[in-house]
Amino acid sequence: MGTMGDTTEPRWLTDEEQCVWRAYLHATTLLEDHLDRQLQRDAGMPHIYYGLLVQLSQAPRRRLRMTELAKSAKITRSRLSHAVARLEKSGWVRREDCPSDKRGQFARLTDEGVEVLRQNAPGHVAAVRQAMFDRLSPSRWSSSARSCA
Amino acid sequence: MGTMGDTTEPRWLTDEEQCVWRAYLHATTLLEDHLDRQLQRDAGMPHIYYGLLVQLSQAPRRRLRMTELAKSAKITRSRLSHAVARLEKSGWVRREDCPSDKRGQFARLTDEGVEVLRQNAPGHVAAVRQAMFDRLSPSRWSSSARSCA
DNA sequence: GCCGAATAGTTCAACTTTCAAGAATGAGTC
DNA sequence: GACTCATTCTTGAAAGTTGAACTATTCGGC
Repeated sequence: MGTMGDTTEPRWLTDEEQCVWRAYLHATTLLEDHLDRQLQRDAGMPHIYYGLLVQLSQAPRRRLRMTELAKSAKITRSRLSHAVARLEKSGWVRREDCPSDKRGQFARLTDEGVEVLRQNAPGHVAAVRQAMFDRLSPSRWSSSARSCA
Repeated sequence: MGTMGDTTEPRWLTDEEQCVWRAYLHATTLLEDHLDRQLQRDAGMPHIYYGLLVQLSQAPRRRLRMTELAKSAKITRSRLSHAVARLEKSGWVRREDCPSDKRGQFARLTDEGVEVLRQNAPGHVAAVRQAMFDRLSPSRWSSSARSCA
């Protein structure tokens, strides 16, 4: 019925599944909020913006095409446009034309951007560590790391 | 040094930890985006708003004090105020004065709110199942459910 | 070369979130 | 009861996000 076009009873979640699902939502929102506040307070930007700077810092010549950056950060190009505009205003990123494709733009991390990363990386790593890894014994997560090697 | 007041080298993440951390961020953002889009498309509201309706639907008399709702949804009261205003405009929630505390307000799920939940619950459960539980063997998550019983 | 379709990126308007400030009520103390 | 302080909730402005529309450029076929 309804928009599902299906009169059969859906497979509801078991109590245990519901509980796991809620716990998951709680944990992830608390963690994301925590990191967002930490970075907003210390570095003056939200977590996702910080992630963009990190990506750029690890790219060759500290720059990436907009679409590449959007893909690796898992955000839309639109959102990235706004984000880069804001980061540019803060002086941490600069846009550069792409010579080989006149539609294209690079986002390049500026020296100020490097500096803001340098200053905030320790605090951020500490926050991640404290919130995540210090609470988990290696056996709790190392199995997830198989595909990392 | 700087704001950390510490000249010692911070404990950086190992390569494996970095990789796990990135995988975690990727997975959680993709999942959240997926569910947000599913609900925005089918139900006309973001995931968090849907969660508010669910909470209300399970509360006695389908209503909760604003602060209670904010706490259980892990959001600020301010954010909840705006959210409830929007849900009220959509007709799914109504505000009611609290007789015993004139500062207080209840958010109550309307019949239309019940209906929108009824229509969208199957699709949402299916999305959660498909994105989460169908991809995990029970042993991958059941250990997290110990505190759920 | 030219045309239509695809791609890169931006922009606009509507919406959501955040933070700080504010209005109203309650609760404890004298 | 008056004072102070805490609590409840709302508001307003600034910041961030979204999805669709838009511009400019490139690509593929002819």
